[in-house]
Amino acid sequence: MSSVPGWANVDERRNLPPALAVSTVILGIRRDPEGGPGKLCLPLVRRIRQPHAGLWALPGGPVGSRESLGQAAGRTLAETTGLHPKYLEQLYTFGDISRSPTHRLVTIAYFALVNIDEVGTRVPDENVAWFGVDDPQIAEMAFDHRKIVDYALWRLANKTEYGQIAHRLLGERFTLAQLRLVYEAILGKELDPANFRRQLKNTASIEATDEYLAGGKHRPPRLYRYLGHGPDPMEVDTSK
Amino acid sequence: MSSVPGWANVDERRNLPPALAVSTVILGIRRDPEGGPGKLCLPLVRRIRQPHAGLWALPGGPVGSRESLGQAAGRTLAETTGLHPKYLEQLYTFGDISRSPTHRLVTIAYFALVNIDEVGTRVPDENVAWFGVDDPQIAEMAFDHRKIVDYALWRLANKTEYGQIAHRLLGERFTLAQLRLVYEAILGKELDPANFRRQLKNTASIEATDEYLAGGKHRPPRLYRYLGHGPDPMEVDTSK
DNA sequence: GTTCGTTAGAGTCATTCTGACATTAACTGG
DNA sequence: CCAGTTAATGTCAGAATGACTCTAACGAAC
Repeated sequence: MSSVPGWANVDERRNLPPALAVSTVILGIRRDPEGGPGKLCLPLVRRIRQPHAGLWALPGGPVGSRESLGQAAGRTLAETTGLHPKYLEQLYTFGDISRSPTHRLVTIAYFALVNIDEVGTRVPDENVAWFGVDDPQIAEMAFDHRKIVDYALWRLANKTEYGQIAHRLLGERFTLAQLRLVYEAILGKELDPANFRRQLKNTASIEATDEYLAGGKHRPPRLYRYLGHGPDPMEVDTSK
Repeated sequence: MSSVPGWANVDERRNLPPALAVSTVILGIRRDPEGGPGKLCLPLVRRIRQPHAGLWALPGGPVGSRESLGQAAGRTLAETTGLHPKYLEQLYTFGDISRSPTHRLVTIAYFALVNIDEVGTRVPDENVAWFGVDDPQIAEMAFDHRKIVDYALWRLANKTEYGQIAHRLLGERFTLAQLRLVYEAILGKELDPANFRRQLKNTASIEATDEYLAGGKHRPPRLYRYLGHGPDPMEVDTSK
């Protein structure tokens, strides 16, 4: 059996620490030109080396010894995809013994949201590509990454306060229709515009601005912005 | 210089990979003899070695090379406290550089619930003890364990489906009054017994049995039991 | 300009959910 | 049998919800 170089004699009977890596599920919403519900999609990188060469995998890499886990996630993400998401949250740590065929690998998975304007933008090279989450091409992925993606989608759908994360998928200012499309993409169903508006007014987590979105063909919608108020205390600070 | 295959040139200045450990926050409810709201409490172990010798810490230990992360959490928990919780869920992975003064330490924190009958029971030795979560003795803890405990409490309070976890704090069968006390301990406020009953009937996650709790001084309450239905897909299976 | 189609945004109403409280049922101990 | 206590059900006003209608503001067509 082959031991992993760099990890002196990884004999499974000796208690050597496993390799530690981060991987990130970065979700964005691809707008539907016909104004439909919009699709959740994410960027993936094609594996060059074994194991699982040729399969698509989540962007990520090893954790450096002088960076925190969140920093490692942000760094590897930028290196492989060029993206700098505004939202980064730890998702789950995967450490089953057989998740990599060659060595013991523990992966801290992160969950990121990318602004809707950055979705599907040019990618560094042909080994990076955006996929819809239900694209049959990624029904199978490298390692257990398909399981990681499915869990990220489950977590997103089960978030109690979508308000905290919805504005990370939009820009600083947004219209209520745009915000409703985000909710619809996450929940997978259509919402009544009037009732949606009323509910947001009651929660008061949103504030109307004096500006309006110009350039449309019809009545210009008012722009709103979020009032931040403390969500998950373990959310990663990406503002540094 | 050797590199891990598939991990091009990972030279972190020859630093060893981080030590990998698990720690578990085990919460239970201590009944109030006067029938009050009940307190959340947890077992801690006193550290013998440096660093932080003498301070109280979460039960845990290093991850073995032939066990999954969840297995490591269950094993170290049993070894140090003798407890075998029915619920074990991964909480968060802590990996800041300076969380241990002596070496780089990455800890996967788990979150467990223990049956109410096991709370405060005899402990293996004097280096294990139960504390209320707001006991001033544990305002300070070893490493960043106080932060981990606070995060576990935050997660518990923000759980959407308490039903999924409440019956882990009780036995197989329970009365509605007992269940209500669990909710009150988690939420930190009193609930109206009548309205509480009504809401549970609507969600239909609970089923009435034909049995009644005997031995009380007053009218015997009916016993109920949970109907399991899929919660967090990453919950650890502790049934094996 | 006027009209029309489209979207933004406010209002209506019946239904359901919620919190607070009253009422009845079942048991024990004196 | 009665008093005291807890279990369980019932009632009712106010709030939230879902489905729907109505008005306002714009560009485009005429």
